Amino acid sequence: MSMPLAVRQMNEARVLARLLNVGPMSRADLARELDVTRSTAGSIVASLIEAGKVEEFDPKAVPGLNPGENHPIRTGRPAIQLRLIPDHALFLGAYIGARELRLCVVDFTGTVRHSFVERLPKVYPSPEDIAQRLADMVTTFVSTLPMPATVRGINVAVPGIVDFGGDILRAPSMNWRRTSFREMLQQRLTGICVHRLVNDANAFAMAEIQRLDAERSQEAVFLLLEDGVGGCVQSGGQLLEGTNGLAGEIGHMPVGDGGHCSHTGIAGAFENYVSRPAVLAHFSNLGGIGTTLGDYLDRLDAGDPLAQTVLDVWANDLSRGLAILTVLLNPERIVIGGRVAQLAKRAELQIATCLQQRLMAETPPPALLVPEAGEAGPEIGAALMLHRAHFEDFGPLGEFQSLSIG
Amino acid sequence: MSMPLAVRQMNEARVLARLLNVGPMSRADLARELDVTRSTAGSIVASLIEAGKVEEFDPKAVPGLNPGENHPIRTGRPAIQLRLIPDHALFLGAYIGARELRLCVVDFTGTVRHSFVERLPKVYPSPEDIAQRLADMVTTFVSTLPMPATVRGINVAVPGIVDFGGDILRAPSMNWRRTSFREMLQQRLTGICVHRLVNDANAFAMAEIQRLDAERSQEAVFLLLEDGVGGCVQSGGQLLEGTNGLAGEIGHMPVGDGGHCSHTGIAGAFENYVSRPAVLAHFSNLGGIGTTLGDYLDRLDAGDPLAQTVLDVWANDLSRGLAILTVLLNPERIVIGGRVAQLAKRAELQIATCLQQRLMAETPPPALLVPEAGEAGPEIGAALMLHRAHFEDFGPLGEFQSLSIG
DNA sequence: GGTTTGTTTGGTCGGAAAACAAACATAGCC
DNA sequence: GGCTATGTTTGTTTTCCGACCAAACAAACC
Repeated sequence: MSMPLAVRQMNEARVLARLLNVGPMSRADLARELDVTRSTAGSIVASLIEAGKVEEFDPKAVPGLNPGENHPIRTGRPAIQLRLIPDHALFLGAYIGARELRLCVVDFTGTVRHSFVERLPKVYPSPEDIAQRLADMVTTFVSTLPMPATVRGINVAVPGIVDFGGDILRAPSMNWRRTSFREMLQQRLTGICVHRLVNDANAFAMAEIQRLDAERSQEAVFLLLEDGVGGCVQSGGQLLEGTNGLAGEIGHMPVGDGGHCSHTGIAGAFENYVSRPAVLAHFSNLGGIGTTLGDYLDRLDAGDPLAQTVLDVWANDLSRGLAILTVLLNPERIVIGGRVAQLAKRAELQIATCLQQRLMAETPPPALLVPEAGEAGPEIGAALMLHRAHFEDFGPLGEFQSLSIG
Repeated sequence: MSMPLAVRQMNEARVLARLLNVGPMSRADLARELDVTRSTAGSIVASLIEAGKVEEFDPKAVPGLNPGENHPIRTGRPAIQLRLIPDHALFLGAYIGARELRLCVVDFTGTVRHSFVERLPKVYPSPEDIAQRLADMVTTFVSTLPMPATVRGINVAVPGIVDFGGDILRAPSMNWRRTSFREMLQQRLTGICVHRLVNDANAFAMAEIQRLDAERSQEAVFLLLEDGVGGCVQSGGQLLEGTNGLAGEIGHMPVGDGGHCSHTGIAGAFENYVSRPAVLAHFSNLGGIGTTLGDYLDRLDAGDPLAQTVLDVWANDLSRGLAILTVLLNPERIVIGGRVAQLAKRAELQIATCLQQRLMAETPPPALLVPEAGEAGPEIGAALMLHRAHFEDFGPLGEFQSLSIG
């Protein structure tokens, strides 16, 4: 790519990122924020309007933007607001759950437009079966679109270990091993690029990053407490991937000698202490009644002392893992997600206290966040990763990635 | 900064990085590697020669470059080789050890030019004392230079916890707490910028990165096993710093309930199992004879079964920490440094086996490296961090850092 | 001659700077 | 109230510069 074109492409991407993360603004605003002249900003915006990515609009004509606000007696010529055209591009994200298949559609502005769920009948569906069902869901949705070409691709979140090539190395909840699922799905989807497979914890993390704040926190750790324990490390705004894309397997950390259950066969693994099966096994071993997490939570809220003991031990075990993450990565925040996070909500103070005891006085403890009701699903994160890939498609000059904003 | 100038500055930096990391080459080589035309490469090189950073030279005139090599019957006009001018800039790095003060000088090509060591008489010197001694060392050295202006600054490696502001939060080996050492030193040094204070493990990691290979490995973890256990995570080529610059305190990871000693007062901390005091305490508790690491190693090499037991336990404990790092970060390699790494050299196979047992079959184990004799010191790493900061002083266009290649 | 290197010349493109035109708000005056 | 002058901010136009590219050319070897 020739140099001047590269500069222009980068500046276009910077304008798009600004409109995405900050919201609608005028050419003059863009010029100020990007530190270019108004004429340059005008030129870039003209290109983007030409390409159908951006449009002018009148805030007063939009009922949603409560009028009266944003008008602190503005003098001078009124600005023309600019915004991304939502329908310019659509990004698909899917999640292969143990019992259901989820698909969502995110538009150019990063907002979720559609969601689809299909329950899976069989206990251990084959990869081919899943690929076919997912492909059918996608093609059914795409056929409803007036402009199918706006679909830019699909990312798939998988509850297991995925490598860079798109192979699933292991998905315990479905009993899969070494499956080249990406290729399998791509063969069943014509005209739609299967961009990449991602770990479900990474996808969850991306969705939470978007939900909590667009780009404020740069250093965070995300935990996904389910039947296994997944995780994801955000550093410098990026998600750590590791050499083979296998980073973040927090649940496999050997933190002790035993545990309450054995999920993956690794002795003393973190998830043997704090995952859903671990909580239930512990509760049951102590003589507790109930076989589901809901049962346990009911007992806990009813004041069952056994349940309380399980919670105390759980909080202590969790804090050990959090301490490891804290001293190693010094995150600004740790987000605890997944169904088991409901225990964390009931022991927040306890976890924080235990964590602090395991840290030196000089180590600032991270903020612990437990998402309330509006927890975002992995499929949204998967779609957002694709969305973000399109917007982040520029780096140091001359090192452009393969994707194009096109 | 205006745009065209920014592009030029970045290309100049790219040329410098090439000459630094790959070695001397011609304008045509640069044009090919950077994907610009020969005319552009020539223009950039002319600027750099003008600035006194680069020079032409004749390889045949240099005795060091064994002739006959690099001449596989080359046709066409012979190329003029270009290289960095070593004396263009000098970078200082210091290390505040428990018993000595170390200073080294690195030139523009990243090679160590001078080293100075001063033994410290007092057991717990005050920060002011150290600052004054270090300032004296630096000014003494600078006064020997014909061109003092080539000194671009100094980085100081500290065996303790350092935050971004240059404050030392805690340095157990010297019994320091909350000392604004950077300011203290800067006041005693006129004309030389005290760039930053760095953790000694991070500095060690930087030196090893340079020594092992300039930029091949992007994902690695470095351990420094001494009286405490420091560490450093390299991801995407960068060293992880964390929110407050406190990342990498691997020794403080709570990996168990006890340990053989208590270095920092954190129960079950990793360094209570694998640091030098831990090894000696364990050996002594079992009835072993000897009070220094050298004594222990002598017993071990003599076939003392007690010493062997200590080694076995040590390797097992170490592998647990390595497993945590591996599943969390998926590094390509783990470098085990420090004096205690001599144990690792004697148990390499054992460590690798224990580590593999703690990982899932799908997780590729990292390569374990134990530096041989030529272990680089933290002061070299500190200087190299400053050196690298000058060369990495460009990123996405329009987001330039404060440093200039000047 | 063939080949590779390094330089020169003309051209293109993106952005900066400054002037200009447009679209308001306000103030003042009738 | 109606009208005009003024000030302010926005968006566009014009002119210019600097960086790179493409192609031709000169130089230095085999």
